[in-house]
Amino acid sequence: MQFQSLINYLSTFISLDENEQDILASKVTHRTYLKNQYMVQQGDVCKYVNFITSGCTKTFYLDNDGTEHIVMFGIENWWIADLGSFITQSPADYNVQCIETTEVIQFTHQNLESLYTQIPKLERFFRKIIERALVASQKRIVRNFTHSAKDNYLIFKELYPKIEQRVPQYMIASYLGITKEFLSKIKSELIFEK
Amino acid sequence: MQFQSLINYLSTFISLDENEQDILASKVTHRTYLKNQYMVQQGDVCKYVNFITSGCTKTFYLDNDGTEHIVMFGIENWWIADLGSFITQSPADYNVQCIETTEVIQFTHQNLESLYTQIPKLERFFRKIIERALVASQKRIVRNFTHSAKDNYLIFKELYPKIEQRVPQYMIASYLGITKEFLSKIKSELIFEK
DNA sequence: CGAAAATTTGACATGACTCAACTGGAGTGG
DNA sequence: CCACTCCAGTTGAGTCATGTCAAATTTTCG
Repeated sequence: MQFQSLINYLSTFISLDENEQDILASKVTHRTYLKNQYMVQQGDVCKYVNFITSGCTKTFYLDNDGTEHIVMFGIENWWIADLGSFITQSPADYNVQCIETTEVIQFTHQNLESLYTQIPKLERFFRKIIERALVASQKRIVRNFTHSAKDNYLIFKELYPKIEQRVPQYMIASYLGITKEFLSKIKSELIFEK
Repeated sequence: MQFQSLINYLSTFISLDENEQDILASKVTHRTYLKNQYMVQQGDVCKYVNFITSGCTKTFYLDNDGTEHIVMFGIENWWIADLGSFITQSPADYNVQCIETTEVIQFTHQNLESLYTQIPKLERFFRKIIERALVASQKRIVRNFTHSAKDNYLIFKELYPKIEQRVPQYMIASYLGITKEFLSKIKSELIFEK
């Protein structure tokens, strides 16, 4: 059962007794999105924080030219939302679209707030998750500055081998901030180097 | 008095009664760093989260060539630390150095944890601060991808006009991820365009 | 099998970097 | 108060990484 995935995941960080698990269960909903469906659209308010139990998503920004810039991917056990939009309940900057059929467990803003109050452990847990995400985000900024596109591609493969195998190459290029043509050239160089 | 700056700052987010203020006061220390002193050094454990009451800092990473890459600046009312190092109490990736004489209020890891327990409002407050920082960090990644160096410089001036006036130009170049020479060329173009 | 999508390849353009020389101000000491 | 040095900033020539555009090829999938 889907909810069990969330419990299993949480159990590696905090332990919830039965009562707490019941409270949690009462505050979430499940949903399945089909491939290509949008979980969040730029301009709409991001209503849910989503915990992915299966599937794969991309979070991206559309610039004025209509070009997609991928901010992050999401797979099993990742938390996905337009955080800025969610916390302020204002229009989203990003789109979240499913690359595969994706099952999620959803938390509304109100439910999450009430969970924080009812189960303080959960607030602590989310604080820590967000701290880690912030650290990772800062590291990514530095990486982008200090490495060439080729190095960044190699680092990406190291860090997210599972993602590399599941998403098309042009999306990886977008995530790395380079063109698909250039990534293609990088890959052919790498093959040549062996 | 320095501690009052922290209270004033906090009061715009949460209200603390006298008892809570006393608890807070008992868990922090003050320190003044001179210009050029290091608050954190790459390789050491980051022992404190610092709230700046006056002064200016830069947080930077030294790459293998010994080149400085500035991750962020800090001024009054900013929280400064190597967060990754602080939360895991492992060696820091970054250096924090003072650009001006800088006064801070410091929280050790242990004191902060105990404050979170004694004053849950504070844990909530920090969660929100970190959420915002994460949103800002993600936006910066996208900005770097979607804009030219010139645009990024103009955006930086918009976002942090106070910082621009306080730090030398070569540090701004480093923050923007470009060379000092190139920033100089950008500026001369901008003057020319008027 | 055929159409659409993804990837590759090549010619050319350009933004940003490197390196070296130069300018100009801000101390500092005689 | 001048001469000297030091540091930040500027400028220019040449180079390199990456982008653009268009065409060719390969893969995916109905």
